[in-house]
Amino acid sequence: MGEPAAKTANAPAGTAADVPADAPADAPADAPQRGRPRSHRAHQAILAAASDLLLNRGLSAVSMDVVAERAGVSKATIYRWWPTKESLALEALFSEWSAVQPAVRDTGSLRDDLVSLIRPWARLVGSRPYGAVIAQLIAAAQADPAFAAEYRRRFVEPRREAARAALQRAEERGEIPADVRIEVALDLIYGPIYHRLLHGHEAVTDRFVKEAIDMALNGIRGRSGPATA
Amino acid sequence: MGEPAAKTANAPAGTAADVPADAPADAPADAPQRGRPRSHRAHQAILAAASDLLLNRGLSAVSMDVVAERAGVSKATIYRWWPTKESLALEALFSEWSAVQPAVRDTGSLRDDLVSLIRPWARLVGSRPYGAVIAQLIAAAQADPAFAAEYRRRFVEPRREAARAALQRAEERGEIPADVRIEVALDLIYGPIYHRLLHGHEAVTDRFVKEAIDMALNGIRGRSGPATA
Amino acid sequence: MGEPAAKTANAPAGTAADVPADAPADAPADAPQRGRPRSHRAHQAILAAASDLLLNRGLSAVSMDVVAERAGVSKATIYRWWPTKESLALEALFSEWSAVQPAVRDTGSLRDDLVSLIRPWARLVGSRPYGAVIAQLIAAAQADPAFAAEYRRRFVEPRREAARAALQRAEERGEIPADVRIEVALDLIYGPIYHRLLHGHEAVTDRFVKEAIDMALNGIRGRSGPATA
Amino acid sequence: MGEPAAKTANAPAGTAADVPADAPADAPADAPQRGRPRSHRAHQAILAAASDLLLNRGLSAVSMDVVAERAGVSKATIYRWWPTKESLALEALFSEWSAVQPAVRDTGSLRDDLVSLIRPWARLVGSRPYGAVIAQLIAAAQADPAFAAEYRRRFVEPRREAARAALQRAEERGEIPADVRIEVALDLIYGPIYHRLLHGHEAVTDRFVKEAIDMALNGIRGRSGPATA
DNA sequence: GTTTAAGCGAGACGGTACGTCCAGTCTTTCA
DNA sequence: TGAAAGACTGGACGTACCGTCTCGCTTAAAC
Repeated sequence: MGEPAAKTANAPAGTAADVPADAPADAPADAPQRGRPRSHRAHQAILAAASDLLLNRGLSAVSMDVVAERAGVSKATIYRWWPTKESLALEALFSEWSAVQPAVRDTGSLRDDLVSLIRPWARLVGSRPYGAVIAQLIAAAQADPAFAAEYRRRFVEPRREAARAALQRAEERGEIPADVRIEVALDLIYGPIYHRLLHGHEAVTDRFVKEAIDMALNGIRGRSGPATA
Repeated sequence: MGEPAAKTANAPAGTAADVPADAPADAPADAPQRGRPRSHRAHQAILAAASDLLLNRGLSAVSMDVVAERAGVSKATIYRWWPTKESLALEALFSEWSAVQPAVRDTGSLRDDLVSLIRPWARLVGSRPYGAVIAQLIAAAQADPAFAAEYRRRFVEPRREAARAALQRAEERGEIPADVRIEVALDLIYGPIYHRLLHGHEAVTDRFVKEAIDMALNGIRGRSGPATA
Repeated sequence: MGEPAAKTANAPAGTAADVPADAPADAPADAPQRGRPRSHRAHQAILAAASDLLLNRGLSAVSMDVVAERAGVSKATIYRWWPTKESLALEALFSEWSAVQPAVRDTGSLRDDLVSLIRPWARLVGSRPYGAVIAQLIAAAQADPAFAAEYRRRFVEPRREAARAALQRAEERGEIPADVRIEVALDLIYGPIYHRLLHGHEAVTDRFVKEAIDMALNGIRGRSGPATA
Repeated sequence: MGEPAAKTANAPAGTAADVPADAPADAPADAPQRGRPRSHRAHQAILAAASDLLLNRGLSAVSMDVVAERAGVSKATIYRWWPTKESLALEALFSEWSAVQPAVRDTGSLRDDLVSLIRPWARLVGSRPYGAVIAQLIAAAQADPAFAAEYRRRFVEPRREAARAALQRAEERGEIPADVRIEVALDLIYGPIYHRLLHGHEAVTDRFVKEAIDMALNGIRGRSGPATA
């Protein structure tokens, strides 16, 4: 999160994820810092240009040439820090969303926990053009497992983890049966929203979000299990 | 319908692809059939080449140049019948799947109806590489409303309609409440499967399909959910 | 001239250039004339469309597709009568010029003969866009000897022949030496005008035409021959 | 001039094609020379391929695709330096002719000056396939004024200028009248040769060149022509 | 009056080239 | 050593013609 760790170890200053193994042993968190330092300005300009293109004209408009030109940067500089335009777009979108973190509240009610978690996100994501951008990232992920993992790690898992925690608390409270398969439950919660988001057959309204969560919760709470074999 | 067939609609909605001209006897002698007739050989070769590329190397490999070369056909011929490579891929995939039509059986049990409808499809679609292909088509749909509509018309609506019919029968039988919001229920049924299919965070196993359908049905049968917001 | 004889023998009526060898021996100039007769309307429409394109947008705009569409005619019909678009353009231009035949007058003065022959033509040809069209036809002729011969036969030789006759009359009158090389003299007369026409370095004005003819005549009349070896 | 060299002007007017960068010592260090330097190898390969195609198969065979393939170069590289295939062909032909510069000698006799200037060129140009190539360039020039200017600047003006100088010397010597219209005289000298070259009605032989020059000089020396219109 | 044969409109088709755009890589100079 | 500049390969894009072809319809002379 701090430094999003694109490509290899591009975070020489602070919270080094991959401190070079041959560091001076006692120089604690201070990379030796040789050569010209990375341009913070260039970095920001690239992300800004990519964000702009991504949100206004879609992933396919995020071409390295155009980003470089808009950011006043050379293509080589982009390639130095991001291996593909998809990973650049990923980070651009991520930084765009940094405000809307999955804020989990423990309200004591599973339903309220989920609504407070999911509704803000559904509103954000349901407002064009995020649905389109996400679909394009998902498509890009199909051909690149590493990118797929990165996408899930940043965009899917955090929210899924928050909902998972809420479900576990509900289980401990006895609000849902102890034998509920939580991963399936999570898919039952998020699946319908993503479905509308990506397929666009209907709009992702607040009402839909509420109804889908309620219906899913009904299913999760169980009551009877499969009526027939 | 007879044979105007330029660009779109060169394969009908969901039923037989090429009604033999000698069919209903009283059909009004429809098209006078002018000009050189369309080459069936070329048509098939194009779809075969596109299918092959699509399934083995993904949508991005379906390039007009390569399809043309493999099909022994000129690019102009492809463009005459398909406006974009996406629409070509769509039809190629559709013809690939023509065997697996959404066969709906009326078993008298909603759960059995749904399982018999969804499991074969989930097996097909969960077997690589269909998930990837579908994700790519969905991505392409984001930037092209017409294409999105066509995709939904051919791939989403037929199965949704089949499930909708099953739900309506169940409602008439009193198996589910009369006030169930059917479109939401449909998203609860299909959403989780598409979610795994597209995000790939977990595999779409038979067991998952069964569990997700059961859980969704529980939610749809409802009764205990929070009566008020 | 009567029937311009494009392609093979499309002039069944009159002055048949290629009477079929198996003709009835005594049926003199009357082809048997079987099948549907040639459409005069189509013929005219094709030439009109070709002329229009040729004069307004140049030879490169005379494409078979566009001519066919404009003339409301099928491409096959054009190809039936003209082997290439160049030959079509040639005939279109020729019919466009049919009014301005090389009218030769015998004024008794070589200079007056030539001026009366050449000035009207120079005016016509110097008015855009004929220069461009002629240049394009000449270029097309470079790669196709048959077309080159046809071009010369229709556009160059008639005027050259008229001037040749004037020179011969002048020679008989003693106005120019008997040993003048007439073919060279013709090039001296026409060459400068074509030069300006095709290269466009200067305009083909009336004054230029007069001066060039005068200077050429001076050279032709001779007086002294090469001053030195 | 130094090396801005985009599109046009990537070969100088009429003199040395690539002045070595270390030339005049006091040249103001002109271009800072940023970025990857242009590939000399690619440049030469492109011109060589274009020349080959041009001379052996004509201008229409100089297609960007084929030149790129033969030169082992990408099309984009060609388009970076030449806007059209015509301009490429122009420069290819020019470089092909770089040896045969218009060498003017001051022999003291106008006729000898002209013969020494024109005969080598007429021999070169009269040897196939240069006539065809020149005709095709002239045709291309009709639709593109910029190209026409470039063509004249490189191929026509230098020789015209050389002849103009010879005429002026002759005028100063009193060998031709002071009131001769030099531009017309130049057309009288070059016109006949171009005429045969482009129309191909007769061959451009040494004898023809001599006779045409003699006849033209007679006309230029003048004196006896009709004093009044 | 029925052949027979050509003319014709329509339009599909295989090819070829166009000019543009983008992904990635590489080579240079400057900071 | 990072960054800017920008040349370069490779490949796909979508369009436009060319010249050929396969149809079915029309028109008239020949039988």
